[in-house]
Amino acid sequence: MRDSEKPQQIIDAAVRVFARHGYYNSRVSDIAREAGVASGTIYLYFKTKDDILVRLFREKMAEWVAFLREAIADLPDAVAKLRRLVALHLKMLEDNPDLAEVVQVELRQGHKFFRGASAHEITAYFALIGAVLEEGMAAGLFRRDLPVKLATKMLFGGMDQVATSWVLGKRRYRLADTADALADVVLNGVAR
Amino acid sequence: MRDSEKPQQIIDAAVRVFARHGYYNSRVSDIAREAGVASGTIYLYFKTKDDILVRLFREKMAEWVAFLREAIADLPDAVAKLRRLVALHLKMLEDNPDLAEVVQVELRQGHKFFRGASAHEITAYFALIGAVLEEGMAAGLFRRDLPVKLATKMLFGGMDQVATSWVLGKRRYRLADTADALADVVLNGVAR
Amino acid sequence: MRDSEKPQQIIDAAVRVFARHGYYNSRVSDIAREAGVASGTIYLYFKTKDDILVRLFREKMAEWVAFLREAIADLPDAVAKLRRLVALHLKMLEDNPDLAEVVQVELRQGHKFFRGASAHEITAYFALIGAVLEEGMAAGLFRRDLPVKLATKMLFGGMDQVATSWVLGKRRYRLADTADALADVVLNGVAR
Amino acid sequence: MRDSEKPQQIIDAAVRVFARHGYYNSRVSDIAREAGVASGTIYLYFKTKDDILVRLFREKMAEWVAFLREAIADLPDAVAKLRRLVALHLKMLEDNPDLAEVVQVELRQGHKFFRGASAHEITAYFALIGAVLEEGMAAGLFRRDLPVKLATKMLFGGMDQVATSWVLGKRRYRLADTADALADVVLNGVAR
DNA sequence: TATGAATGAGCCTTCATTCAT
DNA sequence: GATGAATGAAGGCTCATTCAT
Repeated sequence: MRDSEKPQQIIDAAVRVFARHGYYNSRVSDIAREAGVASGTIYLYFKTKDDILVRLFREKMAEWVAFLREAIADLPDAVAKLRRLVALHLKMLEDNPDLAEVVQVELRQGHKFFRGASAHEITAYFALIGAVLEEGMAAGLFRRDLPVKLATKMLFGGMDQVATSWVLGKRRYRLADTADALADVVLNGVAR
Repeated sequence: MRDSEKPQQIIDAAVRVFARHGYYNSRVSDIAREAGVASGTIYLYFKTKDDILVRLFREKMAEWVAFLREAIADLPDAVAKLRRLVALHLKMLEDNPDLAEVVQVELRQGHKFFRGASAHEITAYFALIGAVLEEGMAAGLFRRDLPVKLATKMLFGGMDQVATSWVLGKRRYRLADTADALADVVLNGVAR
Repeated sequence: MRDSEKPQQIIDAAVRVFARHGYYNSRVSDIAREAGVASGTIYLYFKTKDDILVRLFREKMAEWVAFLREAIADLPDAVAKLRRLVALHLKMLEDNPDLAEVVQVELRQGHKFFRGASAHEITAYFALIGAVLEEGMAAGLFRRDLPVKLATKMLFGGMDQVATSWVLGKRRYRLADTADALADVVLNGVAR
Repeated sequence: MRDSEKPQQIIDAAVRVFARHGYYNSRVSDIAREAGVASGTIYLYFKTKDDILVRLFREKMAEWVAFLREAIADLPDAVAKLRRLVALHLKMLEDNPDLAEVVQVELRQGHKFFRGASAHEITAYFALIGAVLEEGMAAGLFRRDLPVKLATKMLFGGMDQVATSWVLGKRRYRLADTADALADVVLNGVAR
């Protein structure tokens, strides 16, 4: 087994454990057992229990932004990109239920999410969304006077709340099915 | 001092303490000291430390929804109501910095916020927003095919993320100043 | 039970526990059990486990120096004082076997004894010994050229080593019985 | 490099590491790094961490007693031997600051020093001192009624305390310069 | 012989909660 | 009701030691 697989193993185990019991109700030894290592081994790769959560998020988020950037790069225009971004965001969460639980629910406590060490990855996602909006403005597809930063936060916040509600509501429907309607509201607003 | 003031005193102290140190870094004895009571006294009015957070949120949220319902009741149409709702939501957070910190940052951990005991008050807020949207549809101001539940979550999520970014970004601008632009995006979307 | 008795209770329990198992092999919970309190209670009165050892030593040492100063104050001359000091030093250790074990054996690890927080009490004992030597010099009983500081350390070191050997040698004889011979060597040296 | 050099390497590294951080604050891996070996290697030559300390002391002490015996063998009489012994004891500690720190400060915890495995070497040193005293008695240089065992402990304890005070007092003077005065006090006592 | 990644026992300390006063 | 001293469960983390390579 290559060394580099251990941290990955531990992070993946942590996602499952946190999804099941929540961060505060999970013991480091639970993660160790799930990962098939001794609890001391975790401390060879992670500084603290918190560090597991932070690095879990940063890794998943960095992967996600990289994948997403690639996935929309070749699309013809900003509208298509925005629609695809929304669809993939929701699909990803739907396809990864443990990760969805962790990201939408467990990770939200103040100092561990938007604040602090994870800020960089969040910023990268916001930048990706913002770039799509600006491309659309430049191409004349979006309003010339669009407040990009504000709209970025709104789009992210909208998707995020829809995802959170779906997770908390016990996933009673297909999340990805709401993607088109969501994109419509973003594009055209609620007004007639 | 009437007895009934004690719980209020404690909740208000908790808001200040949680805003300063975060929920998990605040001790019950900190809240007691801030409230000017002994820590045992807190347990005469609250079942557990968690209960303080839950009741803090429920109380503030219930007050808020009641106030908001009143505040938009007399407005002539759904567009005006929606604009006012957005403006008041942001103004309220701007005017209550400690509460904003607690609600936007500390309160977000899964099981204590949308889930569980607070769900009722959240639902009431969503219902209020949903009612405005439906009124707008009925009046022909909003799209006939508007997916109300989805749009409700999106509107809430959008405001919420804007507020959270503002709190985390150290409140570098006037939050209420973004209300009109935010409402515009909700009403008209990003597309031209 | 008066508050002020708790720390005393804990210190006395700690002397017994440390004497039995040694400092590093004693758990805080052992001390708590021996003292008849919960382990958390210890932390109401002591900052850390180390703090127990430090305050134990400082308290015993301060008591000891105060008692000794009193006990020799009225003696007619420095020789009598020196003899009494030696006799009491050895008798005290003989009469307090647990304390002797702790002071002569457990307490000696570097940073916890002569160094750091206990230095003040040690210094006071050295000052008391030094004062006797100076009184003897002034009275013409001791050598005019006596290097007081050096002789102080030698006298203390001599008594200390005799006591330590006795403790480690399982107390096979009466320690106090060596007092006179010890004082003779100090007073007259080994040479004829 | 011959194999037999490894244990020596490790002991010498341990002296430096213990002198810097103390025994309990030094990790086996620290010693390994200082010695330039892997930590597992240490266990090829030493049974436990404690064993390093014990063998360090036994080795240094055995070397020391052998050297000292030789160094005083040819001196004409017991007084000269005693003076030389004191002078060399102090000089050796002054010349080996790391060793002095370890022996005078770190090594003193009960079960690892006078007690247990090191007792044999301590006994040998005491025997050497005792032999000098007896030689002096036989030659009529020392008191006929000298309690040899007691005086041995006192001499050792006196030198030891002088050395310890010097180490703890940050070595503010030349330790070896006190040798003559120390020997004078031992030989002639403090009395006129 | 040498390595160093992996192990897992061990324990101090915190702090929510209780309850005698 | 109000107090605050006392409780004791709980778990993150360290590091001496092992062992597969």
